[in-house]
Amino acid sequence: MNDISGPSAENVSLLERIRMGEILARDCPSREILNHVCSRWGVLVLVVLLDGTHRFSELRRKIGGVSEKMLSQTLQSLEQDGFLDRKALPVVPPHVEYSLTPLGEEVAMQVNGLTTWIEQNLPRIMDARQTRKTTAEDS
Amino acid sequence: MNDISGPSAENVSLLERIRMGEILARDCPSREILNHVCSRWGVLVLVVLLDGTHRFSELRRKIGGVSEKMLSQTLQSLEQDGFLDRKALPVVPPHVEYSLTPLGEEVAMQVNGLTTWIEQNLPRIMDARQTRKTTAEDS
DNA sequence: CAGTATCCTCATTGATACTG
DNA sequence: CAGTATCAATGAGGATACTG
Repeated sequence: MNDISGPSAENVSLLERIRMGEILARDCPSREILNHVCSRWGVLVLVVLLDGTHRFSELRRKIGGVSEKMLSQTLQSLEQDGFLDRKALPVVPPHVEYSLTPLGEEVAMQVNGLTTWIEQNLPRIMDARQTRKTTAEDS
Repeated sequence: MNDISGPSAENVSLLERIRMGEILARDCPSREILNHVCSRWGVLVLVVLLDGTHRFSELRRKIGGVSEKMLSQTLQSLEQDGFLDRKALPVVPPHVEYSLTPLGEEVAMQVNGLTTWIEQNLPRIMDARQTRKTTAEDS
C-alpha cells in the first residue's frame, strides 16, 4: 500500500468510482449508456447506421424482427445519448433520416468490432457449445 | 450483378444469411450469442474475468448490483457458449473458479473495447445528452 | 462457499390499431 | 411514411430461504 504505479482502483471510494465512470459501480451513469448501446436492438441499429444514413423504414427492413415500437424506442434512447441525429424533412409523406453523430460513430465502431467477431467466429462458438451439451447422457 | 468485388450481401438468400452468421437476420444463431454477451451482466462478467480467474463471490463483490441468481444464470449461459471455464474444486467449503477460455478472451477483448470507450467518454456523452434535453420549453 | 428453488414484481417486447 | 397509443404476454430480475 506504499505506492502509486499499481492499480489504484481499489483505493478510491464508491462515489469517486461513480464520478469517474466506472462501469462496475452500481449506480454509475455509464451503466445506463451501456444498456442502451447493448440493448437487443441498439447494437443492430448502430451497426446498420455505420453504413450511412437510413430512413426509419429502411432500418426496419434491414433489422430482422424489430417492431416499429421497439425501433422507435431504441432510436429515441440513442438519440438522447447523443449517438445519433434525427433529421425530419418537412414533406408529405413524412421523411425522416437517421445518421450517426461523430460520438455515435465512435461507439458504433466499438460494437461493430463485437458483432463482426461474433459473425466470423460463429462456427467456432457453435462447436464449443456442442462439446458442453453432453452432460446427462453419459450412462 | 455482373461482378464480385461489391457487397454481395444483398444477393444472398435469407437462409444463406442465417447460415453465414449474419446478425441482421431474424433467426440467426449469432443473435442469441450477442444477447448473452451483451446482457446486462454478461458484459461485466467478461470484463472482470479479463483480469484473471475469479471465484463466484469475488465476481459478486466486484460487479455492483448483481444478485446471486442473475450472476449464476449469466455464468451458465456464458459457459454454455464456450466463453468460460468453470473449475469446481472438490473441497469443503466449495471453491469454484471461473476463467475465460481462449474463445472467451477474444469476445472479452471486444466488449472491453466498448466498456472502456464508454468509461472514458462518459463526460462527452453526458454533455451531449444535456444539449438535447431542451425540446419542450422553447416557447 | 456456491449455488438452487420459489415466489413475486415490473420492465421489455410484441401485436394491433390509430394518426399527422 | 413515420410514428404513437393501447393492451397483453413474456421474461428479466430481485428477495428470501434452503442445501451440498
